[in-house]
Amino acid sequence: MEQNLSILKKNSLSVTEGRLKILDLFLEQEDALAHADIELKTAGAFDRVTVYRTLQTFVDKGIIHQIPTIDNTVLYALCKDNCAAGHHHDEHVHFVCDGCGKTICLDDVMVPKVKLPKGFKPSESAMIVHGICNECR
Amino acid sequence: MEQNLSILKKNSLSVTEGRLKILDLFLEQEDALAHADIELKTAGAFDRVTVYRTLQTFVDKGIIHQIPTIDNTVLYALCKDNCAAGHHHDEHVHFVCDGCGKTICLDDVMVPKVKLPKGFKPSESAMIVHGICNECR
DNA sequence: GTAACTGCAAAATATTTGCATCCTT
DNA sequence: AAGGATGCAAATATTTTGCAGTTAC
Repeated sequence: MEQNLSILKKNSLSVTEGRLKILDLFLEQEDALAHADIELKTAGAFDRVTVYRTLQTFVDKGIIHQIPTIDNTVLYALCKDNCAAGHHHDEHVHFVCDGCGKTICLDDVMVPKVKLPKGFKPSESAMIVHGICNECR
Repeated sequence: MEQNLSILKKNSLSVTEGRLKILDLFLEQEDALAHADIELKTAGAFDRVTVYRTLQTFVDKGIIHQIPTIDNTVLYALCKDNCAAGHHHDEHVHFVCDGCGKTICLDDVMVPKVKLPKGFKPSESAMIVHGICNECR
């Protein structure tokens, strides 16, 4: 079974053209996507509102996660195996390349634990590293 | 000399009521502020546009820095001593409290270095920790 | 006096909601 | 057939820009 199809089934979502296509974009791409990227790559095949709703649905189901950014954009990337609905485990480092502008999930680089001041209880952490990626050197 | 005034002078910015007031908000507050917070706390004393422009000016001068967030909001906090125009050194951890919603700069907690995959050259890093802060326990 | 800052209006952009229609199961 | 997903229109929210008037130096 195709991977996009199987992801939808597994999450008991209706299989629609838009969802399959948007999932494909994430699957065939190693870096994160913004809403605008998706509109661009689907070239108006789907309504802007549908894209918003599809992304929200995927986040709710734990299929994709949002990546913290310093500007006011929202970036999304595929969750790996250990995410589930309502329970993200997005504890890998995100790398933003100042060359090509891509945001890449470094799935193998975990966010290190830090020692917090007295009284602070951590639950989840995120880390973003800026720099130059392996393709832009 | 008052602290807000001295910061403006040091950065060769004109001293205006709006800038003094907005700087005060940052100075008297340990947590980060969003544009909306500032509008709220100044209660319409200044035009919305002025707030946008003031914040942008402060970021450009290295007086405040933007904090990465997972949603599409932009948060600002005061830079400490080692920031300068066009050259932020915002390498401390930010803590977002799931209780009160505040974002707090943990100025004493540095972002740890991580080992990146071959070919990736880091420049700057940011880290966000979610959890419960010392006041919300 | 001059350059910089502000407020207002308006444009541009981004996001959300309601509802009727269509598609998936 | 029923529930869910989509498209369209419109409401709402956010951010940017131009310009004329005002203020700081």
